Amino acid sequence: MKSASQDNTKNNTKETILETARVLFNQHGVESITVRHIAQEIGISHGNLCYHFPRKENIIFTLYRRVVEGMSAQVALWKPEDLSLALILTALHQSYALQYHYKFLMVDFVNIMRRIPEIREDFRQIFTVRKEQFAFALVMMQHQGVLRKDIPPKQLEYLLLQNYLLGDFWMSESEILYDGEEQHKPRFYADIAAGLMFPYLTAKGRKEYARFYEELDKG
Amino acid sequence: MKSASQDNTKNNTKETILETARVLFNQHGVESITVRHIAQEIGISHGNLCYHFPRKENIIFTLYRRVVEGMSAQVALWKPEDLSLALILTALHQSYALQYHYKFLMVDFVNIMRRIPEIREDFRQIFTVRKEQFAFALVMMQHQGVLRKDIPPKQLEYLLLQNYLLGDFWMSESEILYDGEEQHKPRFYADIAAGLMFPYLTAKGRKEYARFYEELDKG
DNA sequence: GGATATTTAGAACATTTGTACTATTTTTCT
DNA sequence: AGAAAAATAGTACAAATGTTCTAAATATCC
Repeated sequence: MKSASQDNTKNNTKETILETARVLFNQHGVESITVRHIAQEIGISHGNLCYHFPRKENIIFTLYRRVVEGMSAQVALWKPEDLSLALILTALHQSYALQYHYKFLMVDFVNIMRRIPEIREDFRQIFTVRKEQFAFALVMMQHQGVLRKDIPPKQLEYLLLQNYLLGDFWMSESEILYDGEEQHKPRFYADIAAGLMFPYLTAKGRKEYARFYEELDKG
Repeated sequence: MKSASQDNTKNNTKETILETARVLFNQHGVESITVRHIAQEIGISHGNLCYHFPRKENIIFTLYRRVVEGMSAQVALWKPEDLSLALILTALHQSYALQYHYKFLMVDFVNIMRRIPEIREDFRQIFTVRKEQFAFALVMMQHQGVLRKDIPPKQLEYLLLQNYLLGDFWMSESEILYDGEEQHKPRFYADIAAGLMFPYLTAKGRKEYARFYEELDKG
């Protein structure tokens, strides 16, 4: 069966290449890692690697698509009716953890976008969607009384942009300045991003915020 | 006189190389621009260029030092006694404009830091100084009654980190997502950064904030 | 004005890198 | 088992890149 051989559990060379490339890109950056590096790390010839991925860009693009798909899979689970502050904070922490798995994409952000225009355009489009989603979430939170209603529209817009700027670049900043333990990195920066909303929370909102972090620290 | 020939008005090749490199790095990134590109743009041989800067790193490092010196020159003008919200906002907008002049440094942030460890270490050290300065400014603002005093210490720490993360990476984000006019870019993102403090301002603070932007938009 | 130092141009070099090509081995399918 | 397809290894190649070297030109200084 053809469909069986296209399972997501394919343990073939292609998958190994992608996984090895991801790790090496994360460690040393896209520019520094060559097809030969990747092949050598796996223990195959670079000729073989180029048989599976004739262009280095193909590798990058495939990995890019995976993180995007992962993100939208997370969002797809949401239902507008059970949107809450706790859910938004959960999504924040989840997406930070996922992104970190592909951190090279954001660490080499501009270079990659300049190099692969398709990614650039795709990213720009996704950004507008994300903005709308977050804007919707903010309005919902105001309806639920967890977010203050007296926020100037301009500041609400800023909040949104601050949120995505942090989301896109905490990995770069951490690469140089983070001093704590590696496994706590996504949590550390997700906390900072969550802090963007904090001053705009109502008393009820602050209570939910506190409860969320109590449970996060417990479990 | 030796000191005369070391003037800052040196109109010699070295200066031209630095200026041309800065512009090209800003436009196309550090990795894409070679010594040959720079030499060709000026109209000199790349052999000549390598006579003045035997290593490409030297060019980057010299430009890095300039932006750092420019920043600390701005800070040196401050006196603790005339510290105010307006001054902080002014400094914010000034430093955003200055940084943008050397945007390649932040756009290629991680690559450059990985490539030139001296810059990395210098940057890390400067970061701790900047943090202390900003923390001091926040306390002063609380004393003056423009910043609320009931801010949880953790959130104050987040505010600080949010501020520097935005300050370091707005140039990268803008490279892909900014749609407005080029000359308004630094202003646009400085506004967003200023918005970080907004929700923590007192009534008096918000008034000063509003007045500051009124005058900025006038003059 | 002539010696000395600085600056410049251009060739040369070694290395790297992405990609293409060829031949061989392995797998798949009937 | 045997033909066809896929995968693999290794070589080859062209372009680019940082850097070095050499010789000529220019400026500087006594």
